[in-house]
Amino acid sequence: MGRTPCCEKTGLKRGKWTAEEDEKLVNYIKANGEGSWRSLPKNAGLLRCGKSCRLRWINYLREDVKRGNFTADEEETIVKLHNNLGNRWSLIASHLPGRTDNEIKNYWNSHLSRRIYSFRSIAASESTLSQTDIIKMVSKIKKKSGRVSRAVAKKYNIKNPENSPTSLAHKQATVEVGPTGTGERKSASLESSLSDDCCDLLRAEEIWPNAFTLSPKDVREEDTPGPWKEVDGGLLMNVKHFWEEGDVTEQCENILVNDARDEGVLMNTDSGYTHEYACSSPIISYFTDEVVNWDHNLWIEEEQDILIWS
DNA sequence: AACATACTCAACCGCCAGGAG
DNA sequence: ACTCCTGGCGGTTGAGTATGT
Repeated sequence: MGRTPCCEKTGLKRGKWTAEEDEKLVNYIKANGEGSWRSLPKNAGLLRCGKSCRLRWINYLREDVKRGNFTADEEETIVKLHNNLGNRWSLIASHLPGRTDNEIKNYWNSHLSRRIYSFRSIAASESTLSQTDIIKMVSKIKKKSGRVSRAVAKKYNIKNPENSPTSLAHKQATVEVGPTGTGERKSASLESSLSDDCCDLLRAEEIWPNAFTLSPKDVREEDTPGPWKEVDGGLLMNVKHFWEEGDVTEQCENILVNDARDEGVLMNTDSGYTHEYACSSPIISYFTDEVVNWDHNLWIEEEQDILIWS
């Protein structure tokens, strides 16, 4: 049966607002003020749901609504606030005069999340980046031009509710990695806001010098099945697939795919390295010089961006 | 040029908290 | 204390547009 709709929908108009409807709504509110949204449509002569009227007024018709592109300062504010507040759009909007929660949410989902999706913090133990540095880097990352395959995403069934873009949007993961014979340790933290084309985020040369692109031919050899290959004593991995295939942990001994419920786990791998990691999202990274078994059914379908650690 | 696919964003949906009765 | 109503919020959808092949 479902819940009762917010208002009687029969005979009500839906979809785009016309200029005439806008005018009616504006005139009515100017004369009578905001509020009483349920009765407003009838009184204003609109065949709209009260909620629809409210949304139209708040997001587009109010005089103080700021239109146009977001400035660099506004972007920076959104990134900062989102880092602290998560998807609390109305709260974020309250810090940006003239911007609505809906507008910020849209902007985040279509612009910023892809960039943030890149490494938020990448630091060797000697040179940790500050939060400010990260935010600056994120704002410099250009959106990848061109199409990215949504078909691939569908093929690998990433529509798992737990991995949905929105559910991951505010999560962050940190990975500390055992050395590959050098004694060096590295740590990184990722904020994910997984979109269909999550490989975008790894176009991260700007912030991570070892990031580069792996083409399908690099991984289609018989002895290196799956979306990874050995490189310089390290292992190149396809983070895209890694994220999408949240269950690969069970198939790959030396690969750590974290899960929110495993926060703070200390893992010993067969290669003798200890991988200490703490995540709050299903992630991500692994580092080993061991070639591991991979699901042979996972192939890179197109050129993708890869992050390498060695 | 045509088609396929991704992107954008306005609008809608369902849930929830709080106030009124 | 309870129910109902309303406003507000975050998540999602889908039409229109842009772009790659």
